[in-house]
Amino acid sequence: MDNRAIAHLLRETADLMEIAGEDVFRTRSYRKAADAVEGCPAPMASMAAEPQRILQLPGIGKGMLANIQEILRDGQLHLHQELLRKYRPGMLELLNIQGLGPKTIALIWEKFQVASVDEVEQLAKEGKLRDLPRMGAKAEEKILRGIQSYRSVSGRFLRSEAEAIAEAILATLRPLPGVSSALAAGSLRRGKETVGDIDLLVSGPELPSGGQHVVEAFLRFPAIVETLVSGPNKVSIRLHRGPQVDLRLLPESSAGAALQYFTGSKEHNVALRQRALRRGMTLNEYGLFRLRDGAAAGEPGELVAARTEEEIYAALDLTCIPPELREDCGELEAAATGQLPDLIRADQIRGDIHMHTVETDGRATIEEMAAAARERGYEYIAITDHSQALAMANGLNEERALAHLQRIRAAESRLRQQSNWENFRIFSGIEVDILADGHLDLDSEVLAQLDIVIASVHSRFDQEAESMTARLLRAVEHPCVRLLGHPTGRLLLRREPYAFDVEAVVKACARHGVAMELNASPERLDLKDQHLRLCRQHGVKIIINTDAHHPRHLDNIRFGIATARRGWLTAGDVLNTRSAADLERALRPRS
DNA sequence: GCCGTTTTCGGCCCGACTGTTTTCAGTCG
Repeated sequence: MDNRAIAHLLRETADLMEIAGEDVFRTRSYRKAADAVEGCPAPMASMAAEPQRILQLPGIGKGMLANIQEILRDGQLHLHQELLRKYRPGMLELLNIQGLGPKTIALIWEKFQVASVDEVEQLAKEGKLRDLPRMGAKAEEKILRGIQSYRSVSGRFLRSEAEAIAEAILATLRPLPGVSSALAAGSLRRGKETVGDIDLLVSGPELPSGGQHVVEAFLRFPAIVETLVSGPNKVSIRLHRGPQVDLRLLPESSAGAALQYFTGSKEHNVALRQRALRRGMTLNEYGLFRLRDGAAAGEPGELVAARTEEEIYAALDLTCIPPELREDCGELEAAATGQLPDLIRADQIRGDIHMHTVETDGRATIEEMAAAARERGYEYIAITDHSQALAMANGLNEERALAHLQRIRAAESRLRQQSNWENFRIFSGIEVDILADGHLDLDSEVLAQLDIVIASVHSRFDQEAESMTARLLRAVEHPCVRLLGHPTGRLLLRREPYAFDVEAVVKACARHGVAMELNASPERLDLKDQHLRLCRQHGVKIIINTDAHHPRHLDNIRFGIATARRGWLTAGDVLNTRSAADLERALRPRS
């Protein structure tokens, strides 16, 4: 069992213990141990022979070591099994529902012996949940809303997870003999925030007929629970707690047509096929063909293009459309008239201005974050630790914020004395919390001393859209706020983003010269395509940040770039493609 | 259950917010 699976088992145990009303600190120790196991670069299985090495991990003592050893030996944990027998597996699913916590789930079980999403929904609809202590009609409604939004995302996977799976599989297929290209198509290639399944395409001169070894290598991938289809051209599998993965084997000669076809979207392909028909051609996954007069229906005509996507689009009088734009949202018209935007690229990003350090809930120091940014070719960063409202993150009050500001300045001047660091900038910043009434949780005089203030909402994303809008509108008016942080909260594959009047907030940002953050961390699906287009329309600038809590999180910038491209953004729309001096001018708090 | 001692138990990220209260429990970050 790998580290991720062990961590998952420990977390589920913690969840069940919480429902059982166990000591919160004991529960927490299971979660902390899960973090340690998952964060450990070496597999637990390889360390089993030297238990003292496992004991050196933070948060793992003798008791937890015994648990880990038991999991490695038996593939399960006795305590976990026991709790599952006492309660029900459905409870773990119920925890995913916004507004339902362990206490309520335990209460529902106690009173109704119910532990599944469907049954809880039924009880809520019948108005029976309000009989429970401290529950009323509003709480019932909230749970029903939570169930609805849970259903809307269940069965989908974060693109970061999908990407990791796809890359792991592709890495095993690429070196195989006879494989000239192996890549992911589908919504993953289009850069969607979530994907339902993974489409992989492998092509080579002798494929598909000579691809038995490729199919066999694919079927050896660990964690396959079911083979759905297994033919010479197509193999479909389902992964344990993971998506379905489709592999297609293609001849090199039609690889472009297949890539185009399987990249989609469906809407884009329909529009493209209509365009082909209007030009006397037909398009399918094998190529673009000319329709011949008098030919029988279905009889293939002369092949026009199939080898590359560029050739196919060109044959339809279109410039090649980037995958992120293929949603039938005007991209065909733009490609036909040469008006496709020059979409932003990762190499144009010059700095990341949202990150945390050990001063609050980050894992690295100011200097370590700076070094990681420089390694990635950045010219500047901003240190933006949390403010006091985020108490669980050890957020800064005014006094600590000012002391931290001095440390940031000192770190910058120290680093700049080194060679090759002369021009590196470390902006002093903060991620300040927007309270329910729209006020910020730190004094303006302190905020005015910082280079960059990111104003974010951190609580209550089940709030009514109306009150959330009011909250954001109020914050945008604050003279120190020049950057609105992730206003749509986290999705984590089970939570709806914040609901608010996007257009009203975008317009207010335009009025007050406030930029909006596109948070690139994979579980934050902030500014969706249409939000970004509203920003472009109203001239609201975007900043793509990773919200890094660890140096490696800086690499998440690619997810933000993909989302930005889906929103038709160019370098001109994104402020952190500019020099440090320009960025500073654009974001310095107004006094 | 872990940790760090003040060596054998007490502390462990805690405040904002809501809905239900008649003073607070539950959820969330």
